Amino acid sequence: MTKDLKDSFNAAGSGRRPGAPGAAASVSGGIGTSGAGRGTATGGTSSGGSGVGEAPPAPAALAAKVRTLAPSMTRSMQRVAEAVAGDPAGCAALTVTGLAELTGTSEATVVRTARLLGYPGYRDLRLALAGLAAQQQSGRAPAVTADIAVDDPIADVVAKLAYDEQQTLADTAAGLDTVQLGAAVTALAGARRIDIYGVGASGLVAQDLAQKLLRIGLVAHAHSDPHLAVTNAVQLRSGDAAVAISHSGSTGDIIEPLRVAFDHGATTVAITGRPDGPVSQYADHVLTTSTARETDLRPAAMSSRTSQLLVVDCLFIGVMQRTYESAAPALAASYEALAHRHSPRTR
Amino acid sequence: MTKDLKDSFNAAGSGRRPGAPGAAASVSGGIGTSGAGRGTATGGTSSGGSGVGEAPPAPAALAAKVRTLAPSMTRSMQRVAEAVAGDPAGCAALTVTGLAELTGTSEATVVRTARLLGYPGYRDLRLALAGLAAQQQSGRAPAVTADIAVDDPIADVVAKLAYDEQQTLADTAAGLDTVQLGAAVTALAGARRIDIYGVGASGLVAQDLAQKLLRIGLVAHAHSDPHLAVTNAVQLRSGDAAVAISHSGSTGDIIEPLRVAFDHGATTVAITGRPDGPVSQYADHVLTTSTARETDLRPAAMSSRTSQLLVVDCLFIGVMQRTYESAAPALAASYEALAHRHSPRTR
DNA sequence: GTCACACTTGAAAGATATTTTCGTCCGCTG
DNA sequence: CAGCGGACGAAAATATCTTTCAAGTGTGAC
Repeated sequence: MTKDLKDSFNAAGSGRRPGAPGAAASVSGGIGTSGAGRGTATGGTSSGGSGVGEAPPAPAALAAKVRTLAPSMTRSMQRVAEAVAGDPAGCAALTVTGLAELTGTSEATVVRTARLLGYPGYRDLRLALAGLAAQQQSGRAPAVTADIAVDDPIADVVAKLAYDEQQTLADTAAGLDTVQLGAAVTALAGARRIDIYGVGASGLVAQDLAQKLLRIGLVAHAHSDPHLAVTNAVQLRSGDAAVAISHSGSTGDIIEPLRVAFDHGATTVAITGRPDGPVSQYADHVLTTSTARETDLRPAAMSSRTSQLLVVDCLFIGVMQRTYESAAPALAASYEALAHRHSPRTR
Repeated sequence: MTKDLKDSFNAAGSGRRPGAPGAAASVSGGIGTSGAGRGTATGGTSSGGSGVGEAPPAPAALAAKVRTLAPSMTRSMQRVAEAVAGDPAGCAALTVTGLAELTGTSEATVVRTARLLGYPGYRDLRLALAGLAAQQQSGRAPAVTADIAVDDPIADVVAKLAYDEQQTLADTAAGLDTVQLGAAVTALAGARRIDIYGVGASGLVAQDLAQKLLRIGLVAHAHSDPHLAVTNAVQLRSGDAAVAISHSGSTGDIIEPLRVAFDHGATTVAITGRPDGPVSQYADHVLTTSTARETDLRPAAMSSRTSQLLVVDCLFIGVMQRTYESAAPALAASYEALAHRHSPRTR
């Protein structure tokens, strides 16, 4: 709509993707103002044959990607992305000029959009589109994406909500960068101490993660109080880890402690729906959650929470794998300890 | 002259595509069209000697077609066709020049082969190839039902976890009693005050619900402290509501406050995975969450949380529907109030 | 309120890829 | 063995994609 906004981060954003499109590995690269260039732990993994970026042509993940990246697109690009996501088959049949005309933009914009979506150029996007179309064709047709209405019967609410959340999960899984995830897991698994920041709805996710990590014997703490978070962040140093959870990616109360942790040498992880947001500046590893449309009856907080929780679960399982020797007994012990809190057996 | 012929080709090509992009509504429509959509009029055009010329762009039957047409092909064309049928994915990645080199032929031959196979040109063959590859790919993907193992690569963890949680959601939705849910919604929507009990992982769900209800102007409070919970429960009376969340259904710390609330005349709701457990004794309405198997690496807390959250979301949306007049403005106001907590601007 | 800056955008130039044309060469037939 | 028909590829012609650049537009600063 009238959400025109231009942003100062874009400078950072575009600077972040230098030559190759979507070089996620270097997300936090040189952005940190605090000098002290910290190499990203992820190193130069992957990077396939040709100079193409690490992002492999996403086959089915495209719709998810569009949704995730939409907020960081310009108006024209959004129009293009929308057309592409809405009718893959139709767009696959169009040349770059045709698609430009259809969306009322220019060829340059179409190419730019393709780049943003992770393809080397429009040609490759088109190929992926053809693949996607074929999949949809063979797959299922019944997509009941209807929004929830005020007068929907309760049974419909349940069905729609469940469907939406499933969709969110699929999107999130598809859009999650496993390289970044792996790096984040490594950081957490080896951390001396883990601080987790989150406020509002994200605060609960932060607590969830902290609870889980504590259960497997790691030293983790979730902070919802911005002041205390910063105060604690100062204590962090190399070998520690900090995780920031913010859907918007621009929550000041979250960014500040993460920045402090970053500056003090801790390995930092951001879980956000806006990987181009300010919070990523101070994150060694960025994990992207899906951004679903919100409606009157369905606050964004709902799907972002679902998405965040999946990411957090993945993190947790990953950490548990790495520390299985010590984690499994610790987890068992925590169950043991709780047993007596339950009423006798009710089978 | 020849130019005219070619133009007619193009006209045919674009003529076939116009509908789809225009109306983004029909997602699969487009492909169906292209699959079946034979440009009959133009189809017969030129296209080499054999009568096969006008066959529609083959969807998946490409391999068969290659075999059928092979006899009528020249040696060079056969080489091309063979390569295409043998490795659709690989060939889709090649330009006409690349494929010519690979097969030791020329561009012209490749194009001729594409024509023989029923496509307007190589470009379209390539698109079809991409689609074919995608189908093959997706065909052999869907088996991720296995449990998560200690040595699973991180990508598998993500896929399995997402799949599991999706399953949990589906189960929960299927098992949810909408009558009970409706009754619980009514109780909450009209309550003077709402207390919510949950400890441990369920405590976060309780807080989530409380947060949401508060946002739409209801008086809700989540209690994790058993003592305070009971203390507060004593204050409840008819016209109030209490919600207990416990996966096991036998958590003493949760049952006690619910009992007190029940005895004092409040309408009580239990969200539990064990509807036959003790907690249900004191619940006017029982909402059942799904109970997924747990494994070494996947604590039950994880899926129970997913399930509980869906139930809680349904409750919330239901309440919101009932109180839309007052809820919507309240929700909007809460967003408004948070706006300044975010960094300047984000697109 | 005005200015300057930065970002977005499309037009057009520049590069690739595809298609067509056309001449050569091979193999076959008489 | 000469003549013929067609396969084949090189290169021109065209379409398509990509990049560059300058103008337009909105935003924040002063």
